[in-house]
Amino acid sequence: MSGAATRTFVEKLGGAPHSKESLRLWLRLLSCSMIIERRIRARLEEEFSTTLPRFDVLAALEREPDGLTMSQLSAALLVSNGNITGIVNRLIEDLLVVRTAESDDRRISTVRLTRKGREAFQRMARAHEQWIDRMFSGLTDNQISQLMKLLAAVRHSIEENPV
Amino acid sequence: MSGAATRTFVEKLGGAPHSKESLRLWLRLLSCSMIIERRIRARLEEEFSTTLPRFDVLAALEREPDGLTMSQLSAALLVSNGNITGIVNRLIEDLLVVRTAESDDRRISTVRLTRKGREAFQRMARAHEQWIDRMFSGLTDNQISQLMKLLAAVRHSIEENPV
DNA sequence: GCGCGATATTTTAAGTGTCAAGTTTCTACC
DNA sequence: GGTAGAAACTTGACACTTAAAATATCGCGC
Repeated sequence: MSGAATRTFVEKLGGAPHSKESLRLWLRLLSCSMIIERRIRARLEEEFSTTLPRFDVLAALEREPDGLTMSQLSAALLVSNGNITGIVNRLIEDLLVVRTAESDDRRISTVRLTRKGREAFQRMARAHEQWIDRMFSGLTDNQISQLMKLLAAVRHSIEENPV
Repeated sequence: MSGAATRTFVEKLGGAPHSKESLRLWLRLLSCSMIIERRIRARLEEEFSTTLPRFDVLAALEREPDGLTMSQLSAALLVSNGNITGIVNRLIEDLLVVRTAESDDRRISTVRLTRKGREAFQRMARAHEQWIDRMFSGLTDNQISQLMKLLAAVRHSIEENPV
């Protein structure tokens, strides 16, 4: 099958109106978010000697004074249960969170921020917000709101067209 | 791949002019690319029993009939040198690539696709393109080209404002 | 020829991520 | 009240990722 024939075949199969453009868009989207994420990870490491998953766990706990169970944490971060176990264990070693068994259901353990954890998180969150603001500072308000709309359309398209 | 939970603290930060908007934009960008990436990873696993990093290595090699060195590979994929070593080792076990020392500089090893690797990659690449096209099929051509422009502006802003 | 810094790569240690299997505890039904 | 199955969580095996240390080789100056 020649290249041209293959392309024709593929386009008929997928009903693909703008195939190559989609791929280019995806690569550009991925590249942007990877660059930003890398910067955030690097700054978290440099300034706070911590990692993005740790930061995310602290963020989830910060708005729940009564704590979260392991399962609630894994649901909030969209990661597996076993993954949360490891991250929380390391946060406990650093005295940033505590895990207590205070429910009458003894299978459940509740994780909550310590005072040290809350203070550390607040410092990180302030810095985090400034990094992001700085990275997007080259955009106009109009560009930002257009992007918000278009990305909402992207998410809608993804959800309407499950692969 | 942590991200969805970064959203948790966005509401309570006051500060720079369009600061909250930047954060929201970042979370939306991250959320879109994470959803797409997860789908691609899941499909690669289901249909081809492979992973995204493996696919990326094969893609990089497919464009270079003469092969790439380990350093060229790590530069192409923007990952560390040691990372490439492990991925290539597993691809070699699966007979999808070969590593030969054919330069007069004996430090350098050249990695290239085998016939099996090339054929496997071409099947995957066709499927990959269809998945992406399907996911973006809810967008108009105009929305796609606007997004391309705006994401180019994002990348420009990031590069002009190093954190 | 010798030595020394630079370059290419691998190895190592630690963290993150998945899934599957195992453990403990609870619940519901007989 | 005993037991089967569900639920919460941990553990284990494997893959990916990084930074840093280790290894091997090269090239250059003397």
